[in-house]
Amino acid sequence: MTVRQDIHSSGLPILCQSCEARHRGVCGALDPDHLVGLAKVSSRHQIEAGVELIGDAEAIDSYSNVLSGVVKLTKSLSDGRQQIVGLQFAPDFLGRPFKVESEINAEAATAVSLCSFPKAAIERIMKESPELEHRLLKQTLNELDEARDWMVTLGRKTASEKVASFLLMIARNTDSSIDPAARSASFDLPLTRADISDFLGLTNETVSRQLTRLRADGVIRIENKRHVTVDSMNRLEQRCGGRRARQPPFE
Amino acid sequence: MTVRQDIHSSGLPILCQSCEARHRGVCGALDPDHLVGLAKVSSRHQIEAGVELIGDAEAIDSYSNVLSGVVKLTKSLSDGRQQIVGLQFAPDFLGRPFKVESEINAEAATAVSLCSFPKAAIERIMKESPELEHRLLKQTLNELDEARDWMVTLGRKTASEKVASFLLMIARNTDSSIDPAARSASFDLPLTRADISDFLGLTNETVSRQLTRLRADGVIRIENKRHVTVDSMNRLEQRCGGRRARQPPFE
DNA sequence: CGAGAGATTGACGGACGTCAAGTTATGTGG
DNA sequence: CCACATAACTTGACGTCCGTCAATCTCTCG
Repeated sequence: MTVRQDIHSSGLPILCQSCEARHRGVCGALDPDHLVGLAKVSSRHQIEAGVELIGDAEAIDSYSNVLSGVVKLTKSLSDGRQQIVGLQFAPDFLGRPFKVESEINAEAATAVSLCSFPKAAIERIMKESPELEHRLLKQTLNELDEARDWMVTLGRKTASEKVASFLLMIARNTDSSIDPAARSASFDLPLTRADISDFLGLTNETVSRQLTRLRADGVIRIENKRHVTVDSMNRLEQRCGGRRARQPPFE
Repeated sequence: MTVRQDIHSSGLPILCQSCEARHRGVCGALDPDHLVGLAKVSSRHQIEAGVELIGDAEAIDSYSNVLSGVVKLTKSLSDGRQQIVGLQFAPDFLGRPFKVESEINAEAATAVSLCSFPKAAIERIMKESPELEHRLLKQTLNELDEARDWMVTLGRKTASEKVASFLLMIARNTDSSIDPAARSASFDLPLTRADISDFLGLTNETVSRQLTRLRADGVIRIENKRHVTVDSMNRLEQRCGGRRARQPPFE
């Protein structure tokens, strides 16, 4: 389906006028001509939790922007062990340029809305507009930084540090993004316990135990299994196994 | 130090004529003019194992190409726990564009030779030459793929699968790159046992035990602690905890 | 030869996985 | 409205893989 648009209202496709991706996402790199051209072949989708978006070893024929919700990227071993290797929030760009086949699985972790484009359209624009590649490079570098941070978490942190780090990451990617320095936060977990364990390299039992420990220690409160309140972000951060501070100046 | 060059011999700076990075590395993206300009301000360095190249929280003022040897990228927690988050081989590009400060430590794991450029020079050329950004994007995407593969290893594999996976990765990045389908391989480990454990999220004792187990089982032979021979890559691969194969077509 | 770093091997303990039972939340149909 | 089913979650008991600590061995280099 292609969405109706009124180019005269402001030079922008109606589809894009209120779209977050046009500012913070990759579409911000496009001039009006490209945006109009792209909007003609793009389409919005509402997807419910649990639906697979990109299958492992499937051909990729489209890319998307995440407009709301959370998408989980997973990899699996042959015996069923699974690892979440990334989470994508709005307005992230979803898809792996320059590869015909995905080595990754993408699945809606929550209800998700996407704006999808044919692969060919993006790649044509990419050739004409260096600014688009520039944005993609920046996002990819950010994802690489995040992946490397999680490698530290996966390889070197204890179970309780892992769970605390996960909560901190979610808190920073949701409503508390309104105020990054907020001293408290309240949010819904976008993942089930099983998903969280796949993200942290643990079992759901261990995740559950660590959450109840955090609750017993007064670091978090939990309502309805999914809603988490953090009164003191400081206390939560202390449980994450901090990054190395600068060395003291004199040995 | 800036190396002498003879532009007349072929239009290429002498420094670059025999350089691997000019073909497979980022320099392959540059036209002769840019290459000449860059060569004027670039310099080669020989660095011995153990030297720190980029410190955590240090200002970044130069980028480099790795010409030979192996560079390890590490992150640390405040109590000293350390994780290697990436290895760079020739002809990888070393450095994090668009950030004033590194959040990562880079250290020569073996003797290394680098070709370094001032940060400003690269960034100027990047603005003029979209092809350079294109190469950087491709390398960054590859590094992201690798990082995500290691996340599976860190989060979901057993100690013996981790060690086998590590050996396989090293085998594929060294002399066996001559023949990617080779059924056997022989190479020097670029990392100490302690480094390997920091890479795999283990202790050096566990790494050592797994290596002796692989040796006892006849999968590998070890000479002089560092030199490894793999007679059957197949047998090694079987110990890596394979990736999921395609689902059987009917259910 | 001696010193020191790196590596190996063993004994032991603890953190986390496994297995299993029980609880809560949500929906479904009578 | 209640009985029931199902999925997600919690909690406990127990076992094991891997970390910790310590002794010994092997190289390399002065």
